[in-house]
Amino acid sequence: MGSDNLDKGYEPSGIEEKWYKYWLDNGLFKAEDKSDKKAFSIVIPPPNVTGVLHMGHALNNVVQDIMCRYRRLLGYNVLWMPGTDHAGIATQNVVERDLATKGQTRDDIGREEFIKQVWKWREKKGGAIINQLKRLGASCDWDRERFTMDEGLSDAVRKVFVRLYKEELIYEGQYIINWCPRCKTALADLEVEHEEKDGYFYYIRYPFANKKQGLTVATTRPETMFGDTAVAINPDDDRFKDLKETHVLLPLTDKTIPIIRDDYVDTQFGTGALKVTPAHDPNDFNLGEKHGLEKLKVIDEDGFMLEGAGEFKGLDRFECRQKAVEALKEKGLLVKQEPIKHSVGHCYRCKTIVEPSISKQWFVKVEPLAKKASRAVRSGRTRILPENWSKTYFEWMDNIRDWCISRQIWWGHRIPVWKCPDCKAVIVEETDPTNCPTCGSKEIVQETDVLDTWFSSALWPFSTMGWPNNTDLLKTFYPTNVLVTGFDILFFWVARMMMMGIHFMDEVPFDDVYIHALVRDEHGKKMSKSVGNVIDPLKVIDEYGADAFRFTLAAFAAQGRDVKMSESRVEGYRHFVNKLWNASRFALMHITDNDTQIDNKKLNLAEKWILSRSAHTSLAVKEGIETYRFNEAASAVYQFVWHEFCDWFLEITKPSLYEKEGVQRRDSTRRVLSKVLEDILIMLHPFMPFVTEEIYHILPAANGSIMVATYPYNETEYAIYRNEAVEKQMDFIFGLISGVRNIRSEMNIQPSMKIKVLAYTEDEKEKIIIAENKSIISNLATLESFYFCDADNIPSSCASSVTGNTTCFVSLEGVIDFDKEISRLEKELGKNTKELLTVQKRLNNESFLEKAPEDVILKVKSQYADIEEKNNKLKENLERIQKMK
RNA sequence: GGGCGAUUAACUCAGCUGGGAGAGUGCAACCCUUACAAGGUUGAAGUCGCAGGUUCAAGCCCUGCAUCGCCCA
Repeated sequence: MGSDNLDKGYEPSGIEEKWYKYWLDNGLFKAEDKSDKKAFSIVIPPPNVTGVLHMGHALNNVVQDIMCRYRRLLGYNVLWMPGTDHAGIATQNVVERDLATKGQTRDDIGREEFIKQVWKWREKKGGAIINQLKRLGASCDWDRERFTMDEGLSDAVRKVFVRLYKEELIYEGQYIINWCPRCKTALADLEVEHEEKDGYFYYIRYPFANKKQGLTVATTRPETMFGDTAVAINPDDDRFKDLKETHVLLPLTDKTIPIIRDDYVDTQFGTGALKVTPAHDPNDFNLGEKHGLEKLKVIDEDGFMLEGAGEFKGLDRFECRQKAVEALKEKGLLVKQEPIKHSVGHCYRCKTIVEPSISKQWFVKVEPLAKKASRAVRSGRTRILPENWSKTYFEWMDNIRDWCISRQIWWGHRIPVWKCPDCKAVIVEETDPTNCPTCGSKEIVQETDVLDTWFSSALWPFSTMGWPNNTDLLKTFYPTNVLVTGFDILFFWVARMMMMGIHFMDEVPFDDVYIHALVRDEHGKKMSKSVGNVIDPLKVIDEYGADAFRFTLAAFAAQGRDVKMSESRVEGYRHFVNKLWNASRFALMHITDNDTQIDNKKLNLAEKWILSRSAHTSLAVKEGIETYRFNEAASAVYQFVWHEFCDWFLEITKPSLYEKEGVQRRDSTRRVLSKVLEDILIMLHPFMPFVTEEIYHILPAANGSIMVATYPYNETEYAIYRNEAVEKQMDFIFGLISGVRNIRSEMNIQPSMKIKVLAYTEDEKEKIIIAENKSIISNLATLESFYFCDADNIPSSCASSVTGNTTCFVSLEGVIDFDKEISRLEKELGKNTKELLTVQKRLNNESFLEKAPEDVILKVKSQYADIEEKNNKLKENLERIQKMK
């Protein structure tokens, strides 16, 4: 006892910091490399080192934290591996911007110095998000924090690259790739975001040599015409059946280009004649390969026109578009231009329009890897949940294109390839070579490109655990139990981890992939800085506390749905935190450190009931968490705590706790109260770690951290305490109380006024239940007296309410308003009759009785009996009161 | 163009293997009852998007349509 000094309201600030430090100081987040305990592991989706915490991170990490904390309560050896990725392009951009403020570029200071600066930046400002995760309460094993550019992880990258190269799964080649003229690097297909944009479809006439007619092509990108090396038509196209010409003149140049025939050309689209630009369009590239066309690059790395553009050389590509269109107009070669909406690719880092361009790059040959990764999900070895995401996964895996992994930037893992200028040898080894193994030349030069960041992230589940060494950590925790992520990186990351994990570990990286929702604003819009609808999780935590925020995320994180976040919802759950706080404050006024052992033989109905409900709830929470239905777990415990524990049980316990029923009863109640409160704290701990830890430490009998407590109700305990018969009996009592309360409210009886009630029943069981729980009913319905009456002396001028087979008569001492009571009963009777008819209809249906399963029929019959019984009683009561009027 | 999803109370959403339509918020009335007014009691509120079909029985399964959203090309 001793909660007198507890605040009336729960104030999270201060308390959260205190417990987070306590957990760290006591090493409660630490995983054991080797242990006899069952293992549970998760690797964090490494946030971008330049990142700051947003709602998506918050949801993602709260879900992981709930699972980790829950497993610890079950006694597992839990590893939650944290870290960040080096975010090549994004980080380089940040540091380049810093340099720009000093009037410098990366070329001014050189590669080596630039990388030094990036590391310096990372020391100073990088990884801010890690501390923000701590504010959320994330229980990662921070001592193991990793970074994709760490030495160990870099070794893993190197080893993987070399092995894939030797297996001919990595190659260098000239292909069409997506080029960002601002970041000045190649991008993978995935890194291009397509957006619907307004543009024009330009119809341009390509004349035949020396003739006025020609072929009209349609294009959205006239500036690429200078790179056209053919015009293609479909051989089956009737419009061109009689076409004798073999060449056209390329307008604005002095070039002649061939007409080729290929059934790739869609006769329904545009004019049926397609300009072919193999160096600046992926489809045209394929066409060019097939027909042996020249691939003429006309746009350079900065997005400016090259020699091929003739007089337009040196212009920006979009300026060139404009000028070229004007020139075509002048020459009468622009047939028409139509406005069109079309999808335009943008760089996912800087939103610049990407330029498809031919370029020499490094690629991973993905198909063989993808096949295995696809099979792992098809066979059920790895489950993707919710299940429908696996369809998206297959769709991508089965139509996968080779992955461009080289980036023309400096920050990242430099490609471990050396070339010998003397003998042209290519050297790819795990250790840096000093000279050419073929000709001995010392002039060998290393490839300047670095690898895509996702290449190193793909290794995350095993590289963070010490691979290529076969560490205890790997043996204990690989494969991980579950990967938690948003669907936005299903391809970028999850798919690639699957490929690499299977290829290098001969085992999938995770048993389950849980895809959670995206967090949107309250209107369902994606949060974005430009729209200005971003809610900062840290501000929410400051204002409402991390526990309320976490619970909100969990409660709204239904599978396959977006989470619509608004502060008012968090506020609602702050009330819940406060409710828990005050309920605990009340309990702590009574329980002592002696109240540990429950004597099952001394329990009364209400105590049996709350223990049964607690057991039920613990199972619901367990199932919710284990099946990734966090909202169900959250609402089960919410419902229990607020509407069963607080609304009913605490109210019921008051007379007993205030010793109105003797010391024995008091002690029994104290013990049950103590146990159920502890159950609640432990069940809630995964969701609300801070407030539960705070209260747990005030419990007289508990010691140590709630983090090492045991999750309540194992199978044996559950079997002892779960009792559905008790729950039914208690529901009857509650129904009875609510019935009287309803009369009080409808008849405008002051809440403080005590009233007389008579109960009439011929049901012996109900009679016993009522008799045994008379004081509960009297207390909660605020009764002055509560007696049974028999059939002979049923009062006539009373308001009445029917529960089960029992009617309660509320004495209104001459002040009864007959009309009011009549309309009240009529309303109730109306409702009941409607129900009765619905059920009757089913029972009158012969095919129902014939075909429905036995148990359903029995259930409906007993329903009917109950409703009919109530109906009769209501009618009697109504008639009686009508006579009195 | 291909795929995925949504449509249930005023709002936000649950609703599992088909078997009496639910929660939270909001709303209305009453109440500072010794844990909590960040609270309590009571109440009102629904053509489950539309049209067909399967079934004894459909919010749930099937077909079509409408509207909205996302992913891929």
